[in-house]
Amino acid sequence: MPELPEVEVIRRTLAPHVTGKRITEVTVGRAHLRRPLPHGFGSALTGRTIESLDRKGKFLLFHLAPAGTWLVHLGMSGSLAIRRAGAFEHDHVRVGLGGNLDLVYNDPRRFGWMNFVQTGVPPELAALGPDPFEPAFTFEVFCSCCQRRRPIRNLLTDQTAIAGIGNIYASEILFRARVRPGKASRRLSRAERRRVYEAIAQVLGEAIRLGGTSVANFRDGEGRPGFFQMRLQVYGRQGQRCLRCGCAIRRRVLAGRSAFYCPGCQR
DNA sequence: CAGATAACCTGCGTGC
DNA sequence: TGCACGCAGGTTATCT
Repeated sequence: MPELPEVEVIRRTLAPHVTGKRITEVTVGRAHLRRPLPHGFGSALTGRTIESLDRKGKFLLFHLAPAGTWLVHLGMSGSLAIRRAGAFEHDHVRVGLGGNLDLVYNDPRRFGWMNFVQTGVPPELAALGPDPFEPAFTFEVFCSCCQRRRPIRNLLTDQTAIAGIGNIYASEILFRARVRPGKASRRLSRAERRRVYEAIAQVLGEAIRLGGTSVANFRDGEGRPGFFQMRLQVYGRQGQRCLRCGCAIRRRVLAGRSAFYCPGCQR
């Protein structure tokens, strides 16, 4: 589910409901997600106020007062949503915000995780590359990532190079840029690098505008699906026709994960 | 350095 | 109907 656009959609839909709210209670169902919750997690959050909700790459960052940061990674199937009542299977953490308002973390596969730090930046962010929407992510910075032999698809999904791109958008970005996923990044011409760089912002931006991609069951912070799945050009479409040139879309495994491309449009 | 593989989990679709 | 298998938006340890 959650790559940069989905996390950003969750951030935007959650923010108006949570900013300024005081955390009155934390209920933990399963303390062991991908990693165990940090020691004293519930009591650390309780009593603090959510000042703002931020995002870097695929990480959500709740900035709290008194000082503290609550970090959430949604893994493959995690979601955060505002709920007024009701409990569902795979609800693991429930954060009471006063009244009958709860912020609920649900995650069937439990690949997500959380952390809390009182001071400084959570250690998870230390190794992250620039987020594509930060000013720091310039064309020259992107070019400097393209020095090596590794396939461009693997570069795009490497969170230490660029933070936020996952498997769906890597394929969609490379289709828009008309570059094959297996091409060695250092063999991309300057024009190809320029097209990939621009496709990153275009594809991610359009996905955010459409509320994210709901394959399986992505929902935003208010429980609504996204619509970018209707715009997918190659992801999950192996064997079907390219909507642009009519060629059959291909699937290829790179670094253990599917990459999709059109052999006619991407050279 | 970087690829392949497996592992962590649950759920869904497919084919027999 | 039941069951095995492959596959899924992510990350990470280990081996080559």
